[in-house]
Amino acid sequence: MANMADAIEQYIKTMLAESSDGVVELQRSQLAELFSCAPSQINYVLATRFQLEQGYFVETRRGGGGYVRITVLSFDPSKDWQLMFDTIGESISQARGEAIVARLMREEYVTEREAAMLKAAMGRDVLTVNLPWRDVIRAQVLKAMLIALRKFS
Amino acid sequence: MANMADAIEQYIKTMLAESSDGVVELQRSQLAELFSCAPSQINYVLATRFQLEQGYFVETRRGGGGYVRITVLSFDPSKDWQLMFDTIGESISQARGEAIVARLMREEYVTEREAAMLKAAMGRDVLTVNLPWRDVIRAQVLKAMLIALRKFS
DNA sequence: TACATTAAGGTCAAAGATGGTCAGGGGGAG
DNA sequence: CTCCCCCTGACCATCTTTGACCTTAATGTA
Repeated sequence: MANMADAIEQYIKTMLAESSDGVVELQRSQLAELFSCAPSQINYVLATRFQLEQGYFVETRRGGGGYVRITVLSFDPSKDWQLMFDTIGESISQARGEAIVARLMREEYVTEREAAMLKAAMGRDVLTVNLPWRDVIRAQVLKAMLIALRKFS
Repeated sequence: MANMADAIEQYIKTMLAESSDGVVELQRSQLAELFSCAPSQINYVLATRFQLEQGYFVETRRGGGGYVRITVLSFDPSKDWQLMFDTIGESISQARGEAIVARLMREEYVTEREAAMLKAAMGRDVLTVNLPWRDVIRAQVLKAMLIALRKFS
């Protein structure tokens, strides 16, 4: 684990996996202390790896007795489908696209093979069009494939 | 070993052979340092000798803790495979692409769901780029998705 | 109650750390 | 002599890490 962000991400995900209810509560300063990093580094990890579209819900509270609470959300296609499409929007970066695929795989909505295909089709070296059009094509490809899968559920 | 590109290629292939899982992770700058060459030389080697069609899957990441990960894809001995890739070529129409997918499904190389994804990703209304580039992008997307499946075979 | 103090967490911009791209030069095989 | 392959360097894109400064909540104290 070359960088800290990944290590912190893993740490939190392990805690979530070990928790019975998929909820974990921690203190920013304490976690920063544990990894000997700036407290704002924790915010960076939360912002890049535990966003709503990735299936996590983060609540915080400041002041004495403050905390950061992270909850794993389950994906309910009938409810979250539209939200996911809105998240993809007209244009999406490779990183965010992959985050969405990672979530769908975690939720077992797509198989490992299907996830690999989705990722492959989103690569920058595959969609050889200049930005910002590449992100637009990626959004279209991703949505088209997801719609195709939707028909089977 | 007259030229450096070959030496670097051999170096990486040796590492892959020695690895138990056919995956090797390295750092571009470090490898360039080892061979006393420009970092971009590594990209040249990757681009010319470790392409998807040659059975290698390359993933990279920038920034702190960045890396280059190379995975050997399992070898598919069938002649059909190579033939299919030649058929796809650099560029392919939607109709011909769909014909290939139909055949893959008949031969049970891909599931019904996967076939639906492949077709969806090849649509002309999805790949909104003007001809002849659309056919080029379609060929790249199709090949990338099929090669991604080789990781599982 | 009002205010001060302490204890959290939040934001954002800048710097650092990698890898990517592309145009162009050099050299050898036909 | 030409073409193709190799190689480099300047400039670009992306991801990480930190630090200075800000906001909010709980608690102590007059």
